[in-house]
Amino acid sequence: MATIYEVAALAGVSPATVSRVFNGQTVSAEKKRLVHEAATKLAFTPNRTARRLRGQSSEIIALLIPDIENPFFTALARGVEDCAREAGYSLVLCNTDDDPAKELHYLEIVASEQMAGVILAPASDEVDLGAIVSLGRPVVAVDRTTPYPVDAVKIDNRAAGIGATTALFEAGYRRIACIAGPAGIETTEDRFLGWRQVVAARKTVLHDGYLQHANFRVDGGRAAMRALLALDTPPDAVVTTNNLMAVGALQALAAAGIAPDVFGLAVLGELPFMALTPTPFVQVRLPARHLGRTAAAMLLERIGGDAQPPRTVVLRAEVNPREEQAL
Amino acid sequence: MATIYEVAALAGVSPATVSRVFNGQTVSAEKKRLVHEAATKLAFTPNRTARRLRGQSSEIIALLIPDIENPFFTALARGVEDCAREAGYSLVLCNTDDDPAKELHYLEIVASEQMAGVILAPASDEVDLGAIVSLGRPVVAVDRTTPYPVDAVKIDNRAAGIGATTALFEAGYRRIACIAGPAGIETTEDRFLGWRQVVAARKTVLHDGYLQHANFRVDGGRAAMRALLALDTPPDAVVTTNNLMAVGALQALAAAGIAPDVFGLAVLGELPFMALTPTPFVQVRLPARHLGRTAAAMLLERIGGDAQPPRTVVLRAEVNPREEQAL
DNA sequence: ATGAAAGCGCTAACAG
DNA sequence: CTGTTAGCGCTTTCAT
Repeated sequence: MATIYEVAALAGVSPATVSRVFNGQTVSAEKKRLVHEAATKLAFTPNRTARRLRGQSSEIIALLIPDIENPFFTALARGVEDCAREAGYSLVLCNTDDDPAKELHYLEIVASEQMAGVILAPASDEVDLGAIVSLGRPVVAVDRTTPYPVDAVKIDNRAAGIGATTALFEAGYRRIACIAGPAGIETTEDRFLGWRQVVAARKTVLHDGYLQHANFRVDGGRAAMRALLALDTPPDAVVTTNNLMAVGALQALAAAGIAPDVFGLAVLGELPFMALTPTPFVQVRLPARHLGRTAAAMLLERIGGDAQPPRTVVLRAEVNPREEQAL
Repeated sequence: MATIYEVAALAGVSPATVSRVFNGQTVSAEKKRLVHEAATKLAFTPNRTARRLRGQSSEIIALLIPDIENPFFTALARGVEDCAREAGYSLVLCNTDDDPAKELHYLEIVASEQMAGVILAPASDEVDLGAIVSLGRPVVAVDRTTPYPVDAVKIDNRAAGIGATTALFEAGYRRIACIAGPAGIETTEDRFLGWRQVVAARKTVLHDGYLQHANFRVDGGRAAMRALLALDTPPDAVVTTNNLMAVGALQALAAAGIAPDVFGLAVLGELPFMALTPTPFVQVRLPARHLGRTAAAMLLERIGGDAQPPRTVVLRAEVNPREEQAL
């Protein structure tokens, strides 16, 4: 790996001039040419590590997501990436695996690697942003908010829950259950509050056990649906509060030989990779990609020096009542 | 961000001693204690950028994948991550989006960021590893091989194609088509060669158009399946050479009102997030996660200084004839 | 417009 | 065992 010194020597100029050429400063056309020539000959690439040690910052932003295998988060990542790239930033992805320790580890890396900023979708409530915030590195929380004074982008989860439940009600279902995520998680909490609000307001039947808490994955949804079907008075419809749990719920339904439609289904999120068209179901699309774009845009503003008080942007989900699968 | 100098001053020792404490070198218990105390008080974290500039390498490895939204690659990423973490390395993921320019850009970052090494699943044939290879940074190609002298881990794609096609034949199908990936891509090429071999050896019927080339995504598979169904003599079964195209094929089949089973289906790869159980189909599981683990293990060996000639490890896929979906 | 030189924070000789 | 010192490659005053 050639250095500016070697390039400078070959071009017959000083290292400072080489640096200037590579940073768009005023250099005479002649020397510029010489430098470029030498640089090409030596296959010179500026050493980012040195540049960073000097400048205290890099053009890399990090995105911390809890589950890289969840299409919701990968879509979000695409959104972030699109936006970051347009601004000339590179994105690195880190998988926190719902583990606060991993999350903290990656946050430390972000700080000590002097990355320009970080967007994180906190898996747990126990995020420790103390260090990074006090360091002044820009942070944007996405999908969930945090107790720290940082920007956040989230979805109107309550409205999403309300929309989903209302659509089921209007489709004629009256015993509407809810498969929520782990208790105490804000996202899920709000979605199920939306469900509860509608269920309480309309004259629906509500039995014990109609609210199921499950992990956010396929197996969680499957187990929850099984539990619902095993109730004395099973529900006739269910709101699943994320994409993967909906897959699990559909699996349990299929295993029990029950067609969705007979049994109403409302999904918060995108049913990933639908191979087989199920009968109509209610879908509340969550704008994952847009979430990512917005978060990236906010982060870039902060990196650019914007110092206004922390903002929370709330995005609205779109309700598609009893949607047919569009191929 | 505190530096070792500040810690040293507070602890009343030299910077070198602080460094030694943080690198597990021999330091008297007393000074060690003082240093730790001072470090805690100042919330000191060693600056990785400086450490790297000095040591010319970091404990970060990069994984370049063509499509972060493809479950095959995310599973692979998990495999890499598991293995890397065990060895104390952090993983950053970069999405190349099938774009050679992006790929090159990230490779440059890997080099100039002095990352410890890189694993890449090359999207195109045009990977330019020249720079990074001549720099001596360890590189492992995964899923595909490259013309460069680097380690590689791949699947026995030919055998996978043979297994899938044979299983369909043995299930009684006689007009077996193939939905292959983009022409000229090694992975796909080998899989379809496996198909062709079986189709030629057994007395199956082979019409024009039974080989469809499509992009590797859902829409590609859908379009290809539509084309197959529109043939004068449509096939009675199909081998799809990746997971996403299988989803598309199933969608087209469902849209045409044809049940898989009546129409034979063999999938190379994992059908992601199956919500609805299709009738039995042949599945050749591709060991994505294992691929990742193996690649990571090889990379770590190279990082550790192993200098044996480049190896290519070939993993075998597992054929499950007419598998029932296990929930 | 350009060069000389200092220093970002750390580690690894080299002394002691 | 511990301190001093010289860089790693780059950017950026400060002179010229």
